[in-house]
Amino acid sequence: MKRKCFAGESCPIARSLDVIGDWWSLLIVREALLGKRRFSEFQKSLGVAKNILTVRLRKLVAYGILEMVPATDGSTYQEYALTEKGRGLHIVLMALWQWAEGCLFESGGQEFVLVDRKDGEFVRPLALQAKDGRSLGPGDVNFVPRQKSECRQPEPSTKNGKKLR
Amino acid sequence: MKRKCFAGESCPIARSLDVIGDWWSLLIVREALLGKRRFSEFQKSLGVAKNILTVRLRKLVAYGILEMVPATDGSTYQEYALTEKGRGLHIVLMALWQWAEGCLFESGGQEFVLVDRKDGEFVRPLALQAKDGRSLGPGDVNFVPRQKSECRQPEPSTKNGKKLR
DNA sequence: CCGTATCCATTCCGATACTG
DNA sequence: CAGTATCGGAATGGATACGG
Repeated sequence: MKRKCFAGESCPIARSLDVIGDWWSLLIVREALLGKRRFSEFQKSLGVAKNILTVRLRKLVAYGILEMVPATDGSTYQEYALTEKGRGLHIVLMALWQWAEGCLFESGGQEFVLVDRKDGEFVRPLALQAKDGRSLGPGDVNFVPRQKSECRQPEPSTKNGKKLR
Repeated sequence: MKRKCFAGESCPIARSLDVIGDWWSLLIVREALLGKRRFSEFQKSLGVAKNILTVRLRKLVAYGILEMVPATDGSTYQEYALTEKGRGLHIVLMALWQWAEGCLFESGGQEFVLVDRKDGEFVRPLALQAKDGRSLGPGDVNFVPRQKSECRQPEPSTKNGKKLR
């Protein structure tokens, strides 16, 4: 049986699963928001196989989240740039980030979460900045790689020997 | 090869993919936020196969997003209730909702997006309410099923005959 | 009503080798 | 560098039948 497709669904949530509902797309967008533009940059930083990176990039381009632009340096290759639509996802990433930060980590030590965003453009390279209680709206913040973290694995409690997922 | 697991990753985004990175979990949470509590309610509204619903529910429980509570009515069965952690996801859903609303739809006709949330508890059954420009913070809004929508399929433009995904 | 068990097709993902 | 081709294993998802 074919996998159920949500492209015709009326619910935006379901719709968006078609776009970012897979394993890698969101992470690619994250990397793009952090300034990555080249195939090899995505490939190295994510450690994803090249073939699926190809497919994912192609899908994101098809959905208008990324677009291919001529390389900024002299190379003959293309680069992948976020469209406006793609940049709009940064709020989603922010929300997810904050949720996971609060729920999936045992916060150990100092936490680095947010960094200011230069108006309209994301700065790069990104400097870490300590959380200081300043309330930053989702419009003027950016997310950066987390420095260190203790891991509170949820201990999926596979009682009665059932595998999860 | 085993699928790469992000459980040990330091990035919260990657981490959260372990929890909600699959096809159904987010939709289950959405339904839960809309008031669904019973196995059959999820099953009917989502149209998901029962076996994978079982696995997904079990995973969400294991991750502390849902918890099993005795049924509110007289039945002997359990119900699935959102934990605080699970309710925290509603901001993520909101963000995703709004993004998809703006980018994945050709907005035709009147749009129904948000409805007030009774303090702390989500009302149910949900009444649709027209968007009126009032700026509601993500803390006091709820999302409801969309009424109708025109579909702007992104026309994945599978040029050179390559299949996407 | 609430699952569980089984079967099967499809899809996803990673590794590797290869091309221009 | 930026992919493409191919392979195999794993996970996903659907249908159905079954049991408490």
